[in-house]
Amino acid sequence: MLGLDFIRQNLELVRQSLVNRRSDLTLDAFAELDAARRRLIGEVEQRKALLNRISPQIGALLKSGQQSAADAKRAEMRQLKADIEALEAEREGVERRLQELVRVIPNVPHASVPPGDESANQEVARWGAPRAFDFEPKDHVELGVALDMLDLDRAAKISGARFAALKGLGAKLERALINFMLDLHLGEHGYVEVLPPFIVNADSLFGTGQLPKFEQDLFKLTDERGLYLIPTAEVPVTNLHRGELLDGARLPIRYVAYTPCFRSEAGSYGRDTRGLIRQHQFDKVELVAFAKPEESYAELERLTSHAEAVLQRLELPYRKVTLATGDLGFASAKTYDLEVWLPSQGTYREISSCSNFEAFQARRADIRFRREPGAKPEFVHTLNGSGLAVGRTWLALLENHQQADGSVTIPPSLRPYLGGLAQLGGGPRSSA
RNA sequence: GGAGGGGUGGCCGAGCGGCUGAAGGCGCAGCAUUGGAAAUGCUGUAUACGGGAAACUGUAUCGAGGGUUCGAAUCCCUCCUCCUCCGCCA
Repeated sequence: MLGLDFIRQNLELVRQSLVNRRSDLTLDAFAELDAARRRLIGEVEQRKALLNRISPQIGALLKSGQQSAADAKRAEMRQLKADIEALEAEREGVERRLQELVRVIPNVPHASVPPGDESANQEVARWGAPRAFDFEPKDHVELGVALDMLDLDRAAKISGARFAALKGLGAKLERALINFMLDLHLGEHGYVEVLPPFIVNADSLFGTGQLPKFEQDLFKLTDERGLYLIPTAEVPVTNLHRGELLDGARLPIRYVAYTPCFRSEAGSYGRDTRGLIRQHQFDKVELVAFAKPEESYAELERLTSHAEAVLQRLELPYRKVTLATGDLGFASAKTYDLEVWLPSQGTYREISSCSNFEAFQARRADIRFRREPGAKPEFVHTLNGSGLAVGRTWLALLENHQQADGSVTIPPSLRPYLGGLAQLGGGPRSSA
């Protein structure tokens, strides 16, 4: 959410940012609503000030026994209160319309973000080279099923489309990846581990920006408490500090959290229907940071490099892309996507998304910090990034490290998490 | 599920119809004291939204919302949440 002051003072900038984002929102109503709001606030408060002045006079009159004078004042009060009520109703109407407008205005992209739609996304780095296969590489479904690691048919039976069951070494590989990622971010990157609730309330989803605009993407529980399954750990972890005033000396605060993520994937019918690419439930290790405004872009680079470190140690070729204005998420000011090479698709696919939200989420969730004792509270900048999406890492690993015989080589850094195992399938083990 | 007790400022904690934006303490900041520090003393120290160039000023806020009243942190109602005990249970 943007501040009313900010929008008022930067109306053209915000308007331009909506154009750049390919948004069809208009700000035509803003100036009028904003002015009306401020006028009504003034009028209401003027009358309330009068009320506050008269009230103690009545007490004094009653004490000194001047009943009729007190009654006259009471009548005056009644009239004032009626006026206030009418003005207040008007103000509430205006404020509601203003809120409805402001709450759906997306964040203003950072100046370094290229304008344009998806096709304007900018590749900024490439690591590793797609492997040249001397055989026809299989996709992860074929590999996973053959290795008895993946069962999509039975998952469909028990839950429906877009669900998967991992089995045997498939399940163990998922667990190994989670632990590998967590340990890396904890031990070498200095994050604090959090295991948050997987179910959250509407206020939390509003805080990070999923509500009110994107409710259709969420799984909502039906038990009348208004709870939702988390679509990402970003929601519970960022909201950990909702409504809090943080000590500036403790910033930056860095959390890493493993959670499953639940997404309805409404509107993605027909896309990525095969395999593990797009699921209703998937595991993710998420990095979340709270930083001072002047440090947040350095933090974004840092956080992104932490996600990259996972890909590098798993020897997975990837590229880093700056999302263009039109492809940017609602709450983000700048986002790097990390895209891993998938041999079966002959293309790079998103495996991590690292964003700086600046004060957009902090304003919605009321997360502030005090720079030093006595200083005025300021909104923090919030950031997060996948480090990484575990399901997609699982499938990228199978596809990139597959051998001609259908076995899969495990990169050395992951072997300790699989009891030293260097290879999935193949060799004497599978021929037995 | 049953019974009871709480939610007040950065933190702890008093207040239980007007004199309370709120005692006291802690923390923090400034000053004094000191060779320096500790200790001590004095002073200051909430947020949001309006108005104002500024000094300053108005309004609101004691978990949230509603009600009673001329007037509510204080009384009433609803909800949220935390704690204790009993029951059930991974």
